[in-house]
Amino acid sequence: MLSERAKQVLSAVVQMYITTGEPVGSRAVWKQYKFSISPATIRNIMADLEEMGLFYQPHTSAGRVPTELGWRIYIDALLEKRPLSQKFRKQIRQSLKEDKDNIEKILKESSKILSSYSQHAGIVVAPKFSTIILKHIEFVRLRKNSILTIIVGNRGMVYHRVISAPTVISQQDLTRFANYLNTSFSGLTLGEVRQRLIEEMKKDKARFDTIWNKVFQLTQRMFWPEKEQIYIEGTVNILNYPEFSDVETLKSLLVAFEEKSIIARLLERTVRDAKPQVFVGSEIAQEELRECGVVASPYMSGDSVLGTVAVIGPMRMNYATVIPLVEYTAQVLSEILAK
Amino acid sequence: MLSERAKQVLSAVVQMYITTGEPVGSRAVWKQYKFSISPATIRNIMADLEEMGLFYQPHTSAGRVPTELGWRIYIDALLEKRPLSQKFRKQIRQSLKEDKDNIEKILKESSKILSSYSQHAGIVVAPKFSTIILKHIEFVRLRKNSILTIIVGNRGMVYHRVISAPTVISQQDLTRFANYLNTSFSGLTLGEVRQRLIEEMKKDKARFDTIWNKVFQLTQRMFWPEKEQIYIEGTVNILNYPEFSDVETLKSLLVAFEEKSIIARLLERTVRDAKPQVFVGSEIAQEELRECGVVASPYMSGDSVLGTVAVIGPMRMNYATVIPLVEYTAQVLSEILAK
DNA sequence: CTTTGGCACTCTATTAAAGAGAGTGCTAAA
DNA sequence: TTTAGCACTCTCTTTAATAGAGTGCCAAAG
Repeated sequence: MLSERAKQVLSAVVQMYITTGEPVGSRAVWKQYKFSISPATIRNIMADLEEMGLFYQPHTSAGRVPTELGWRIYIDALLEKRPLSQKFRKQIRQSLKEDKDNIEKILKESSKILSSYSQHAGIVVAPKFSTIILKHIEFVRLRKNSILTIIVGNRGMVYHRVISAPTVISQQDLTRFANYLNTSFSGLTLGEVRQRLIEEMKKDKARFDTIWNKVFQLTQRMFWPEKEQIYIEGTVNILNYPEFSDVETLKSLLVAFEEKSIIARLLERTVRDAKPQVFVGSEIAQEELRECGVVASPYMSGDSVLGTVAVIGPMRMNYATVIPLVEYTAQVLSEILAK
Repeated sequence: MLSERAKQVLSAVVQMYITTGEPVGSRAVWKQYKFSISPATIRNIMADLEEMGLFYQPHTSAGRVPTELGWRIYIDALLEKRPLSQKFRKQIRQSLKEDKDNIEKILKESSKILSSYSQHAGIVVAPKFSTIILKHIEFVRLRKNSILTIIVGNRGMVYHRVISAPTVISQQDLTRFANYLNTSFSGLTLGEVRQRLIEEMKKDKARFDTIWNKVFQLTQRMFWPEKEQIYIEGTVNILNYPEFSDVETLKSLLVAFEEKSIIARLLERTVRDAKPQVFVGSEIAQEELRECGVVASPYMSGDSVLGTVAVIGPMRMNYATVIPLVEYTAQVLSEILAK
């Protein structure tokens, strides 16, 4: 367990390191925080903390830099969150409520907000396909055996997919089938619809004539979960931090932003655990993001997780302000998207 | 007019500069190209070319680097295009024909091809909204006064938009109206549809009852041109070129990639001029891309331009291979998307 | 027993000087 | 007109010297 003074020193070093990005010396801490103990004493404490693995010294005569463990303990035990100002809250709420019924705009706007307020990259994972509530279904026959399927979810979420049917199906049959689906399944989640369809097919195969059977086949692929849609904004911000001036580090980070599935996998955990989380360094399974810090929070509708909002930046991130930002954004999003 | 030898020297310097990225000296040219003239003579020619503004010398005792004018003349007059190998052609054609009916996949795949074959950023501008041919229209009422409009174009292009109606319109009325639009306007381009609708409204306002009038209002916003959809892949590639190791240059380039409208404006010109083009340096109006070279080519359906494919990279780009790549991609795309 | 001032020590970052190397421009000869 | 030769220029790298920041430890003070 850390002594009260050790906590203060850890906290001070972390905070100074956040602003400067440079190793922090005992004298600097002493000056900045007007501690009642002398630099020499601070030095002793720092040496203790280094021995415990919370600090790291780039070289013998340099100041201290927090290690990953140091960050972790700071975040878990010492961090004093600084709530967003009333003004910012209002701004965020307003800009998100503007297009209440256009979920895509809302999500994109959210990621912009996250990036501009945090000065890091802002990320929003759209609600998972299977949790979307079915509002409407439509088939459009493009040519002989390719069919465009459109699923409309609540709040204007739209998925479309081109499916090549094994045999020719007339537009008339498609329309009839769409009507059936619309009347039977509207209001269910897409996951439930998928489940129901499979059951229906199993229940009595014989009941269906050949055309309906074919059409049912289609729905299998139609309701196959999409890969996650992810909105990323403010990727350029990371160029402002010297920790990414190394080309290789930068490259792997940009790869992760271009190949969104990497981000998707990272944030899956937050969907599962259904609570706000902070990851730093090697806690991140994706090696492209090993140098980073991630603050993530799920947004919900009732008890079920819809998706995730997150901020990704250097490990040296102002968690005290970023965490409230992410949490607040998730909260507003939850409110707007509540059933 | 350049002498035959001057052309050879210009060509040699440009080509060597493309591979090395370093100023090119007379001795190096002499060695590499086994010229029948001595380094000293080459030096004289180089000095002439510098006087003409085609070369630039970073400092008195350095080799030569092509200036923007040098690039221009090389591209316009000296470049010998190196056609894609049969093998590559086949590969490209095959991977694009795979999803013939899913235009979005095709376009995304195209940009991936452009980037991976060129090792620069690959860009595809989707067909312009107003040139898309209407296949199907659909309205879905989300809540009281917000309506989701869906436009399906040929080849599975889908546009959707949430519009808030001034007054409540029933789903029934919307469906009736959709039917009317579908039967009257299918097969026209969206631009034409827009035009026709405006005419219809003008012709005899009185004829329409109030509801239809309201619904017609909707279509105005529904057919309002979308901002260009742009696919960009391989942005990470640019990090491999030392010319972008300067953070500021890199940042402005990444800004352009994140803010796609900048790219859109750049490539508008190619849509207008309807022919393949190469831009270098200050020929590019967008200051974010001033350090770059751009190879762009329109893809067509019959005589009308649909969109643009392009490669963006450093000015030092292997135009001899990139131009054929871009042109071939555009050609295949044109074939696939031909009516 | 803890704290603190003092001081030697270590390592980095900066500056200056020196030398190597690449490439040019000019001249004089072929 | 071409070319070999050579002096000259500029950069880049290496080396050395110095200043500065910060530590660790010791011995004295509280």
